[in-house]
Amino acid sequence: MPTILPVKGTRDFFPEEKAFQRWLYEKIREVSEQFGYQEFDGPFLERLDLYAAKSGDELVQEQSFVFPDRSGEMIALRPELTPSLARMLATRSKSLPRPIRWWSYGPFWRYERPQKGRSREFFQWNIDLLGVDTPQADAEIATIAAAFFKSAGLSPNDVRIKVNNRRLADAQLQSIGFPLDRRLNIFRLIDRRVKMSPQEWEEYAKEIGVDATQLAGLKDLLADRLAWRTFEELAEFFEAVEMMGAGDYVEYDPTVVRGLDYYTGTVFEAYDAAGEERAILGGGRYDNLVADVGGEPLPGVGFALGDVVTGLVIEKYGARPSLRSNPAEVFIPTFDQPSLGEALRLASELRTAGLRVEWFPEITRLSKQFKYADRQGIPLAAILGPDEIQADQVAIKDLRTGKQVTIPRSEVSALIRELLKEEPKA
RNA sequence: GUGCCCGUAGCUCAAGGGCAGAGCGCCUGACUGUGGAUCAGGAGGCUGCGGGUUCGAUCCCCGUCGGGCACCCCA
Repeated sequence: MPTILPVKGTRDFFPEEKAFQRWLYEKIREVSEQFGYQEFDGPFLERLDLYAAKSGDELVQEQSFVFPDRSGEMIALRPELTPSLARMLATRSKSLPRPIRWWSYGPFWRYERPQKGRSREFFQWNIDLLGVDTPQADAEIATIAAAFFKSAGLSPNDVRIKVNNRRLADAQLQSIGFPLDRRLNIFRLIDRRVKMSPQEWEEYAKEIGVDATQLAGLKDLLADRLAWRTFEELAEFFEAVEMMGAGDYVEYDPTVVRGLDYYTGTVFEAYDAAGEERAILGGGRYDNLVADVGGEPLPGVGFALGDVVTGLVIEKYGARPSLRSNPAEVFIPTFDQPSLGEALRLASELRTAGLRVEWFPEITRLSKQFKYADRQGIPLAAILGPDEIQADQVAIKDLRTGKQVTIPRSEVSALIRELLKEEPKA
């Protein structure tokens, strides 16, 4: 029992979990680079003022880790990346060639109550396309999300990317008589539609001052799954998504509105198809943010995907790969004192040949050593005992099949490469 | 921040106001040049922590810390 507990809401990454984290990172990197995006990162510490400018009030005031540094400056552990991105771009927006396509993967902190799919320290993939404000740019971002899901083994039956547009939502709300200054209340009402029973929802609507006519209009709006067709920006968006081959993942959803204040156009969220988990990703277009933190106006669109919910959803739909946390390809057992030196020499030779080699650092029963190699999932063993040394040979055992052959020492690395090719790591 | 539920071995869980258990995992041996299977044995616990009630608390009560779920919010 540890006497010092880990910090609430943090996770220890034992090798097995770290292997999954790394797999996730590799998928993210592959997809990002496939679309030509460059990796970047911001600092983990930012001045609190940066977020006070534009993030949602609750995110800044109640959900950030905030502390004064030794000079009294108020510092926040970054709760999201977009303001840092905007700040970085504000300093260079005139010199960077556009469009700007950047992505990042790293840790974020939010002081929230931990529960399923939500921790206080988590990782996020952020990907953004800046310098253009076309519907096709929005479509590329949605397509990247779809490409990631596909690459991670999640089909359109497993996950859905739901899209709306704030300007469309604003226009719709005005058309049924809601003033724009009340739209945040209405967005909240819309957000709760699926979380409450119809009766509860209607009562909540009355409470916040929605009259019967407005309520009827709102219900019609939320039931209209085709409104995007008459809104040019979304119509072009969906056309482009279709052309880029991601149409089967992406759908219009009038209930998606997003909480962050800085979104100005297209907004999207992705959920598991059963709708049981939290949002896998969320994002949208933020055309005023860079100007708001002191730069030249620079339109942008992007999303953030969290590692916790993503892991849950991958687990749930059976897409979790079986990963080995031990990277060794070849295991070399240790026989006795006289042969120890040759075993080390062989290990060194094989490493020089580019192989990942692990040897047993103790002279003990071979059964124990092979058992260890088996538990670690190491596919091959290179056996160099007194007999083999005598004959200048090495025995190669395939631990996956149990087959063993003895060959001249000079042919060892070639045979190992051959055997490793035969059966890709399970 | 609010409400409800739960903390027993590394993991999953039993028991129950009176000696704290099982399975899996780990270690050892059967097996002195070869893993997976089987069998036998072993280690591992202040029953989350602190207080209270009691002759006696792992069990009942209170607090606290941690976890889960629903709000809130959000990745």
